[in-house]
Amino acid sequence: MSIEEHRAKAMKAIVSTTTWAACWPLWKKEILLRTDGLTNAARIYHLGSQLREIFFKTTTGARTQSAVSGAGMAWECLVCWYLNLVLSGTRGVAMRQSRQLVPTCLLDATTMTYGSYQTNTESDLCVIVYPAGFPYPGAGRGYKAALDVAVAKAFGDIELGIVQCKANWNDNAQIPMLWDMVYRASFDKGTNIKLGRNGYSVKHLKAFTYSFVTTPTQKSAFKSTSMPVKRTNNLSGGNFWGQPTSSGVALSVSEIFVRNFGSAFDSDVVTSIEKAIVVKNGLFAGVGP
DNA sequence: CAATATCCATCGTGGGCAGG
DNA sequence: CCTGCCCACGATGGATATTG
Repeated sequence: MSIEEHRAKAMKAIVSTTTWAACWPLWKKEILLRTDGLTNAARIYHLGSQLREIFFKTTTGARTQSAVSGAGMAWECLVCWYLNLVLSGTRGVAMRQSRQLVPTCLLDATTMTYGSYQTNTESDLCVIVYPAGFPYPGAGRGYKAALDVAVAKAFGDIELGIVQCKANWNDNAQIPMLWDMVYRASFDKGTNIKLGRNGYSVKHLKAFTYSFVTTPTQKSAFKSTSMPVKRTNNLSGGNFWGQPTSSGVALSVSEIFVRNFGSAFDSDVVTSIEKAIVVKNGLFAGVGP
């Protein structure tokens, strides 16, 4: 039917979590305030530079286990929401990784086989950009199976971006750095390390990027020479944060669209958002407040 | 000695899956 | 279909190690 239905399903999965329910009322207030009630395309686009401020509205100050655990989830949800907001009406859709949402062959492509153990960079966001004219299956019973078939058929024309979200930016930046290396590496035929499974590998996609999006939660200033920065600066998809671009350190999340997902757009990004607003018509389905 | 990098313990959360 | 169990994931900040 349309990619907007895939987007609606992806957003429903996020909106129905308890973490989202706890955060959204405060976020919503901030977001509406900063975008003239989600009617100003330029201001919607620039939300990317303000995600950190918005995110901090929900910090409780208490350091309970619940808060610690929930922060990562909350950041991921907020980033996914913003990506889908800006991607509304385009051929790109963002989602958390799950078997219900991500086409099977794309999960296969990102899965590593390490000896007899299969793993991937699960529980992060991924952005799929479908080619123009993609035969998106109708919603309803069996839609996922039909989508799997259609994506498998168009595999070489699909673009995939994995977006590693982390609320803080410290030594754990090793994780995106290493996964990026893994996805870019070639392994000798004799080894027991294999990239992809069931015949699908990210190398066969039209494009594949691995990017990092952090808040960050630390209050200290970041320098271009610090270790976490150096670890993520050269990811295939670049590194981003929820505040304005700082040269040599990180780009604003707003830049991720042109940097990694430009082919999803038929026009410049702000014009695309404008169209999504004007047409309304469910383009913000599941994304709007 | 100062600055930077790394290590560490901790447990709520939600997806996956088995069993009713 | 629904319920409940299992378990990987992720942030924090002080302690410890390294660098210069």
